[in-house]
Amino acid sequence: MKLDEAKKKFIQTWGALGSQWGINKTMAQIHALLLISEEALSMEDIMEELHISRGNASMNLRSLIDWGIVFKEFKAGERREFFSSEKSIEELARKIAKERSRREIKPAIRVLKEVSDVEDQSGDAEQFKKTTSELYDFILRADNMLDKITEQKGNWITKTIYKLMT
Amino acid sequence: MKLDEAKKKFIQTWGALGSQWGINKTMAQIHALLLISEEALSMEDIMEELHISRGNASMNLRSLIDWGIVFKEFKAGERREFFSSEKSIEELARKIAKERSRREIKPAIRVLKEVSDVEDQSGDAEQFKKTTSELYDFILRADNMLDKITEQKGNWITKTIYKLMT
DNA sequence: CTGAACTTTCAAAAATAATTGAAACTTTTA
DNA sequence: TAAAAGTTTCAATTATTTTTGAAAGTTCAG
Repeated sequence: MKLDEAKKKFIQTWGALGSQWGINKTMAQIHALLLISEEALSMEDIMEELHISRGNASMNLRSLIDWGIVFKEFKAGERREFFSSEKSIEELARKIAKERSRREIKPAIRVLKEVSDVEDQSGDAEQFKKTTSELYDFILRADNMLDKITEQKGNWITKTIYKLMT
Repeated sequence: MKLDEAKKKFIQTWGALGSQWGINKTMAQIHALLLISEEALSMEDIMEELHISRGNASMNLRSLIDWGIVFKEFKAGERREFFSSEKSIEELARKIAKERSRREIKPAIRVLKEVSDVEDQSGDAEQFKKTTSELYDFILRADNMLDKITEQKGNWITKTIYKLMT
């Protein structure tokens, strides 16, 4: 495959994967573009490359920065801002995992805790409590596991697999 | 909290969590409803409980069955079909993880492999190859890890955490 | 200050995804 | 075999999410 074609395909695929996992397609595409760019890119560059509007670029860049996986860069003698992405894949994955846990999983855990504490005593209520507290326990443990995995610095995926094999 | 309120809140929350992770809200809500129902429910029951149309119920139930987390049940002397969900949370998580890996991660891995094999030799191409193959390696290993974790039968979350702590 | 260069905001428009509902289809009963 | 009971399909509609683009905002050089 030719480089240009490969780049396009990578950006498309990353974008599609993003949507399937609840992340705005353009956001994922900007991220893909920055990942494979040696140099930091200006907003103009990004708009042109992906054929998107200024507003769209601005908003999605902001989100990426909020997620902690894209950074603003300043170049000497240049007024405008440049953007570059976290280049370490491990660090990238760690940040994404942390953010999704914080924004989505932890709030859900709180609700599960809350609803599993229903006051009724009927058989129906007992069944409900049982299911929701099992779910609470499970998700809490899974989330803790995620924390454990991601807090290991350096080659955590490899380390984790190694431990799992023993 | 009262049982009815708790049920509603649980169904809402599960639905919202679904959308955030790329799963149709109604599909997640039907699943939530079945999870907390002792008895299998008919399509009518589900339509009424969630205020959704017959077509919507039918299509989303089908998806849930395709995912392997909801089953049709037949009751003696009843013409219509009843639906119930996988009740073991561990089994549920295992099935969801397996399906998402099969449908989304594995195809993405194939594309990454493909694009990281670009033929050009320029510096630009080398950088692109480097990033995409790192990503390929990483996601491949993460996916293998997921396979490893989910193939352990019985209390796999606990076992995994235990191993991680040693 | 003033205005040029650049970025952000947000209401409106466009694109995408989900939902409806009625017709077609399937299965069962009489 | 007819029709009743139930389910599925899918074109049209509705809801939701994303994107645009122009106005407002900001920063900086002269």
